[in-house]
Amino acid sequence: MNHPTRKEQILAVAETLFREKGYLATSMRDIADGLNMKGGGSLYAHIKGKEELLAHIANTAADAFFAAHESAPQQGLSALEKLYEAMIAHMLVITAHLSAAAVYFDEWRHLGEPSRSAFLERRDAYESKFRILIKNGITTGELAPADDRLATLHVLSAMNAIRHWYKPNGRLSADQIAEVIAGMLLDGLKRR
Amino acid sequence: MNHPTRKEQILAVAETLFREKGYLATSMRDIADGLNMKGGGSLYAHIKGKEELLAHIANTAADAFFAAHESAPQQGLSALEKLYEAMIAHMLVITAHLSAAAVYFDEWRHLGEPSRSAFLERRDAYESKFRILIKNGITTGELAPADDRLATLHVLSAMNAIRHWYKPNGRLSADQIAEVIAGMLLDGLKRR
DNA sequence: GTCTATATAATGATAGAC
DNA sequence: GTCTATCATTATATAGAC
Repeated sequence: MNHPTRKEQILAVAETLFREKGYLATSMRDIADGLNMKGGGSLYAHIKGKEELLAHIANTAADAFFAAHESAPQQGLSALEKLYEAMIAHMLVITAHLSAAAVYFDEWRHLGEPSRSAFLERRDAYESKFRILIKNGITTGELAPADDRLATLHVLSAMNAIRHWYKPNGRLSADQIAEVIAGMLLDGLKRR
Repeated sequence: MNHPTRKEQILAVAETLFREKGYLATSMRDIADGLNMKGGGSLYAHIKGKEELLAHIANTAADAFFAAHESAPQQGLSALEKLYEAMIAHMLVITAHLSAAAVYFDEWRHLGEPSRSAFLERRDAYESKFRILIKNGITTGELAPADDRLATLHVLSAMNAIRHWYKPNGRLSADQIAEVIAGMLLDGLKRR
């Protein structure tokens, strides 16, 4: 990380610009500018094309979500607690990688095939982990009997939405936000 | 509505395409195609340019949110009930105008100035109505004492996220979804 | 009001000098 | 590896015939 390769530098700039302006509104010249290069042409010594950047960023983000999910505490926890930990881990990936998250959630749709389908399969596989956690909570009785499909969509989309308003140097830390949002969401699902 | 003007037809097609592909990925030729026109040039007999379409759709969506908010039941309701009714009204605007909602929430950023700032001011004004409702609920003690800024961001962004997964002919009706989501969100905010 | 043709600008990507 | 120059394509928007 202290000595990023040129390709890593390109990816970092692309990620930031894709979030700030969107993939289509970001030109290869814009990316080159961010690296103090004089024209877009030099980039092609390091990458095959613009879409390779998009695919790489989207898949790296997916890696981060999977890794965080697998690293979340599980041992000796109730279904509800496991869900809570997975939610915290998920939101901390978003807040720690805001630009990558923008690609993961919004800009992926500019991927061509087959990258697009491959990405969506990974995303679906990841999201189904949350549905299982929620179903388990309903089974154990910790969560209210509910439409687990709808509950999963709600929980995921509410967590993901923090990408739209979280500010890295804002009033509340990422940890605080993650805890409060997870708490509110789980209180909305609990048996009462 | 039974006899839409040509301009209204153009706006309807543009709205749909802006949601499906995004504003930048939608060409004037695409819009003309959707109206069985032979080339993008004919559109300019009815509109000044592409961005006029974007601004018009975004502001019409804003009109719909304001109108629904003002029409929501208020008389004789508690703070919590008023919030609930406003949430239902908000989500039903989204589900009834999915394409316009995509512009309102996502594509507005491609507006140039001064349309962009004017739109954001209207959106902020609308969103602050929800913050007031939530603050009132905290004051009356119906909602748990909490960070009202964070609670408002959470409630708004969770409601708005249904645009990403609601399907008009899906398993659950818009009314069902709005009621369940509003219920879960409010349960997450209530004093317990 | 719609058509065809076109002006103008920007894009992703390539070629070749250094 | 970066530069400059450039190609091919596509975009918004305009002009003028019908």
